[in-house]
Amino acid sequence: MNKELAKTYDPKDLEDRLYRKWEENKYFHAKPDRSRKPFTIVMPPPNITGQLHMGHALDNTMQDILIRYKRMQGYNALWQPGTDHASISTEVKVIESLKEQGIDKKELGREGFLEKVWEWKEEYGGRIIRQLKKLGSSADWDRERFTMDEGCSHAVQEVFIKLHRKGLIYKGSRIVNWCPVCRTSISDAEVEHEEQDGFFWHINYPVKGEEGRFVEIATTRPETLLGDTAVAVNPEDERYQDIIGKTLILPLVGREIPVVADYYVDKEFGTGCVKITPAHDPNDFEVGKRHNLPEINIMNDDATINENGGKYAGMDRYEARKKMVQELEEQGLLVKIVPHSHNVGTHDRCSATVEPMVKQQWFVKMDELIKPAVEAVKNGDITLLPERMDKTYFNWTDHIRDWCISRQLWWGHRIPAYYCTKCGEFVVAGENPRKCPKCGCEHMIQDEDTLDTWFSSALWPFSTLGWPEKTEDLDYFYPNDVLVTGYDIIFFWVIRMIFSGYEQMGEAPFKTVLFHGLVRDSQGRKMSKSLGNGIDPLEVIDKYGADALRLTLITGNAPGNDMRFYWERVESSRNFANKVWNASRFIMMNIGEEKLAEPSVHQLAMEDQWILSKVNTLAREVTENMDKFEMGIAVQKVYDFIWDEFCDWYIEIAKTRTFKKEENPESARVAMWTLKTVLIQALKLLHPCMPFITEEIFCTLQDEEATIMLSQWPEYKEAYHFAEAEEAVEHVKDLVKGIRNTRTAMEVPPGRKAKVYIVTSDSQLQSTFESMKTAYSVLAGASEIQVQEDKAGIGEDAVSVVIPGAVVYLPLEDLVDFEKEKERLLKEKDRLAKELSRSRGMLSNEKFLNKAPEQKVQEEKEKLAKYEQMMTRVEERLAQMK
RNA sequence: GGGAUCUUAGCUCAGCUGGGAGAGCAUCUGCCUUACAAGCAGAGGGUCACAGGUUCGAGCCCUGUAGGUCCCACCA
Repeated sequence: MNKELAKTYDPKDLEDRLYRKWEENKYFHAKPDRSRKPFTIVMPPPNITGQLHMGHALDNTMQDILIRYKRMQGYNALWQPGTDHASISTEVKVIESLKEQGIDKKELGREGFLEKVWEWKEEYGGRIIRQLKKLGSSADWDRERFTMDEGCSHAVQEVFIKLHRKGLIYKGSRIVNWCPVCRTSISDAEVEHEEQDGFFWHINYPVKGEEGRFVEIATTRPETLLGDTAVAVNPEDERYQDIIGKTLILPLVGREIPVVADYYVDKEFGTGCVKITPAHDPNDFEVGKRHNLPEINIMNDDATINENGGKYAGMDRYEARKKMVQELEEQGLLVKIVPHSHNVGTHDRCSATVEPMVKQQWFVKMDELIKPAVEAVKNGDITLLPERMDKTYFNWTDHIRDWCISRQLWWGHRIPAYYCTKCGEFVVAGENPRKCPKCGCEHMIQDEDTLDTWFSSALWPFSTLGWPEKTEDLDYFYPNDVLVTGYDIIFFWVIRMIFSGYEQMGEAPFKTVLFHGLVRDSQGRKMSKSLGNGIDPLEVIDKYGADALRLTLITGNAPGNDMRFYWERVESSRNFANKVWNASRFIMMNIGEEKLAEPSVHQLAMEDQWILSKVNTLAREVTENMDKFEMGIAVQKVYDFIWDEFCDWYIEIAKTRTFKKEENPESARVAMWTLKTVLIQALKLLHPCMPFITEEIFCTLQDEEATIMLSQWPEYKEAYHFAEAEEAVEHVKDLVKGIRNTRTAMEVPPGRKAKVYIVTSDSQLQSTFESMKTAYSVLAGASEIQVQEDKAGIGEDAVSVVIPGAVVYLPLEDLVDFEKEKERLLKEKDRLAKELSRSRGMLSNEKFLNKAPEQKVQEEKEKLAKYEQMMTRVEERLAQMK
């Protein structure tokens, strides 16, 4: 030990310094090494526009714990980091910042605009990475990738061309979700449905040539009337048999439209007559296809009415609605308005109401691609945790529709398709073929659209390792082992990575997916910018340290469940860090310059064996839980061990030896060795969760090792299992607790020491209590301890404490208040009586005796004997006091 | 409409394959005991939402009910 720990624990003092050390020494770096087993995690790439929020903090803490754990176990652990270009978010953000400078995106033109975005990326893209480092993330930053870097872009192009060649990517005129604010199509996954209060407008459509006859339809979006090309009824609806095939006059427009029969129509709902607008409703689109109806697009890209809307052209969709409803009313065609709440699709990025529109877009055909992805989860090649996520997964895969991948944006991977401006022919290729393969002219231009941002993230597990090149990294580190992410992006990302992995690599991208929940505010609300209730992880780190934040996020939460964030919880995490710090500091003070050799087993005191045995078991339990991905339970066990066993009992007991080095230097050295050894073990087990504080202490404690990060993970060793010592110390703890309890109940001043008589006929217990006398006498507030077989020499007025296997007497003379003691004993009697009746009840139940496992019955018998003995003692004492 | 999930101490939550109800915070009492008052030693506090069922035994398994949260879904 060459230095001391600072007097007070101050995370600011060490975190940045230690992180620098780790980075400089390249401890995070992993490279292929055939002699070692790889363990790979790919980081969900945060958006370059992003700022660290609690979700990232949780996500990355979990990954860091796993990667540090595996690294210590000797795996060649790679945590592959990177960032996502986040097409829409970034484009919107840059447009906004340009607007503030008075610059318009269109004026800049495509090239100019992209230049600005790259500039923006250079300036802000690294921000989130710096923030992740503050958290302690041990990702291999030398390998940092970006979804739009050269390699990833190449991968995207390759996949697009391959899938197109196989016929799995096609271009088509389909009804898509259109965001009129972002002015781009979006995929089904990006649409959020929210219940909104609206109306049902009942409108009469006149029947042609039959004066005064109408068909009444009901609609929630009257403005789409402009695009109606039919009215549909159910073919089995008796009410409407006679109008099927007739012609109606579309109100306000005057267009003649047919009445068609289609089973899509629900007879029970509304009026049973549905206006059909193929260009602006997905169902109507299907009906239109079945009946060869024309598709009339009535909207511009910003959701204003276009030239097909006649006199309403130029109006906003809602403005047109208002005007049209008014005119229908004036013409007497509006039957009624009924309040009606219905689901409205909104864009998850901007919350604008999505408009279904027919557009030429690119799609990925899903039905074949999804099959291996479904199979993988079914047969266990991929495990989703918690298990219930399977259902969510299958719910999506069972109803999957083709994936609209083209976006009318500039920031992103441009679609590698080239059109002939003369004949319209197009080719999909890595670069512009210049010459049209059909007409031979040289007017080929590239498709204007870019790809959905998730198209590139879907390739992340292998594109980051060099694919499509056949790299050594790819060969060695693929497939990944675990993916850690929030359940909210299972559809966007996880499923798409899985089918992409199978399609491109012929193999699952990872073996396990560990889902976590959301971090909510203290009232259980989602943290959001608009509510202003978000808590900045960096502020938490600044106030309490990264270790405290990490501990807070990882404990008290079952996998996949949402959690609430409380400052109080961070505070208590910080208190734990402080506890560890102070305990370590104390141990170092005790050890001083002492050189400590490992003692032989017979040199170990009972309590040494006990704590060594405990930490040994702890290592096993922590490892088991880590392997089950129960990180919260694992760290909770370390927490309990350090605080409740090591600090509260072992350190206190060890003081009797370390404080009196001169009396028995040998014994003191053994205690110091044990203190140090157990502390180091515990620090290692704690390190994945609290990397900074454990590193600082570890390095201060033993300078011969460079870092705890690469130290060996503790393993359970049979040689360190001491069953007898564990049992003995448990008895001592019972004894001390019993005495403390009684003293408090009798209101004995803490400073007042008392003689302690322990009466037991159990020779085993006698020797335990005798041999450990000095160890526990201070804890029990004893001036002197005498272990004996009977009550000889103990005054009648001594207070008695009944513990399992023994009775303890405290002669307190003047302090004894008999009423108080009686009260205490009656309470104890009560408690024991309850235990006895429960135990006797079970043991007198023949069915229990016959059917319960032998071990349970035996356990119960032992308990009964113990309680019976204790009851006898309590009753004896009460009888005496009468 | 389909599905998931939750309901356990005043608050927030654990509770693994069924076998004597736990933690943190809060509350109360007493302690500056030479690592730590960000601490130590004690204490109080729960019909485990409700109703049935399976079982020798249920917080845990099954069925139903009530309430909350979330996801999915093309009833205009």
